[in-house]
Amino acid sequence: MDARISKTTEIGSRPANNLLRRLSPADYALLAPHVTLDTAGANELLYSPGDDVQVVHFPCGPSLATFLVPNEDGRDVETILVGREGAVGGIVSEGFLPAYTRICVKFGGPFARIHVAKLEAAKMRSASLRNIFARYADCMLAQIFQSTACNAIHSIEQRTAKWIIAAMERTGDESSVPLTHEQLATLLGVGRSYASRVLQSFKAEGVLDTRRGAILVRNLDGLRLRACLCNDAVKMHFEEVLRGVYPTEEADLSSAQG
Amino acid sequence: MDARISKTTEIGSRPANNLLRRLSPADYALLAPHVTLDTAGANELLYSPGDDVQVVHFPCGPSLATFLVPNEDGRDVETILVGREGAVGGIVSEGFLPAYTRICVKFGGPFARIHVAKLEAAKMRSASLRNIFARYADCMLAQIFQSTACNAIHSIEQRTAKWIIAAMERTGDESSVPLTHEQLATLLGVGRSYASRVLQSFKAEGVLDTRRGAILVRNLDGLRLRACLCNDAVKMHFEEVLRGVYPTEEADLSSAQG
DNA sequence: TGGGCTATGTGCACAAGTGGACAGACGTGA
DNA sequence: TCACGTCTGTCCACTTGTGCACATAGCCCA
Repeated sequence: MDARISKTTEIGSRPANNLLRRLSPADYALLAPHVTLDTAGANELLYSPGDDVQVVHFPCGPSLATFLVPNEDGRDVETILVGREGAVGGIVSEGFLPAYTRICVKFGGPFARIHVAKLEAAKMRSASLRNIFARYADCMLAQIFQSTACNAIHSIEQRTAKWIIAAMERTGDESSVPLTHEQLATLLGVGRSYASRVLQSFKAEGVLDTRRGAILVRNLDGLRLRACLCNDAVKMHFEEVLRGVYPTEEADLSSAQG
Repeated sequence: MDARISKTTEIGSRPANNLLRRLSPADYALLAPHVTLDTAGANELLYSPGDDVQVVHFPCGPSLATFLVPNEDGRDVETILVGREGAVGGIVSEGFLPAYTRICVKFGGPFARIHVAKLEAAKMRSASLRNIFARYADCMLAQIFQSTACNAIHSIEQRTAKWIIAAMERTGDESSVPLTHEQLATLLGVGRSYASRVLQSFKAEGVLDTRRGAILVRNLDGLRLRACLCNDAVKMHFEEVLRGVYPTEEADLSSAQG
């Protein structure tokens, strides 16, 4: 009967996604009947260009999705990462439009899913729900803007460091990222050999270690020092825009960003 | 009394912005009382990071706005162009949030303005109005995604050509772009001397000519050949997403893009 | 019509990133 | 425990882009 306890309990039962956990009990109640939990493996495609977007996916726990822009020569380019701080699919468009990008699972794991129509219906019934999704859409926009700028002017070394940090912040694993050099190179839109060389230089400086298929971070501060500030700029915007919007009590759920 | 004539007449009286012209008479009637027309000069700032976004600006005719992402070293990086095909300010966020980017007038001219609160109120009253703005938001998102990818993998030569074409498509002037080399360089996030060199090579190939403060296009097809396809990809998305949404009869109003 | 400001063209030395090639290391599965 | 496929480290020649410097050209305004 204690509102505080019941709130805590209810939050505890929600999927491990910060956006969903941020909702007031009343707002979450509007969505709850339509939320399903699912698992997706790495490299699984959630959407391809042209697909009719009908389902919103909320990465939970360590799972991570990326937006890939197809390119004339077949090389997809990765743009932004979305983890448990957000959601993918129909966030800005409100669904029922052809997808522009490919949305792909980068690190497999659990995803909560809601049909766009159900979400939109709930948004029509609740101004606060509408508000929080508009705020998240704004944050996602900020994230893409920052990526555009980052790609224009920052070195590959800076971007490599940034990306590793962004991935860690989202998965919650502060020591390693499951990624081959090839995958990292694709992600940065550079050649594999150059990506290897950058990692090699980080390794020589004691910042990280490499294993087959994984990058182990040895010195997080050193890595931050080598990254551009794009991550932080976006993180600040998340905090500013989502601060005070029915904040959860768990600090780490605030808004892992990059 | 003829519906066709009255429609045409009404469209004729609207500001020269495709988004506004796309609205059905009923939808436009919801906005019309709140639309004001204004002029802004080149380099005028519409928003700076942190500003409370309260007004939507619709570039009309040849006017052009850009989104600039501030950078740690003071160099702003240009990301996307918005001309008469769209609008800036609160499109995705629905307003009343701190701006993330700087929004700057690139080419001066007329802008229609609507207070975000009025627009949102009208959206609550009309599903079709809501729909068209959601569709435009999706197009703007596509534009940014494409820019991110473009910056990651395309050469400066390709991007230079792309940018010149994008600017022309928006202003409607198919022969020249009022831009110094310095401005072009800033826009691309490259050094001025390299931008000059690229223009020089285009000039040597007979694609364009340079005047102090302006670029004159001599061979548009040649320019297209040297541009990446990012412009076209985005344009196709605009057409696909906005096609059939109360189309105007004027083809050139469809969706100038890039 | 000429001064002065700003934009432009270009040279240079250097840094960053490309792309192909290949040897060797790792690790899974048989 | 061996073989095979994949991932990794590194070499090299080459292209792209940087940043600075400086001479010159165009143009507005007195």
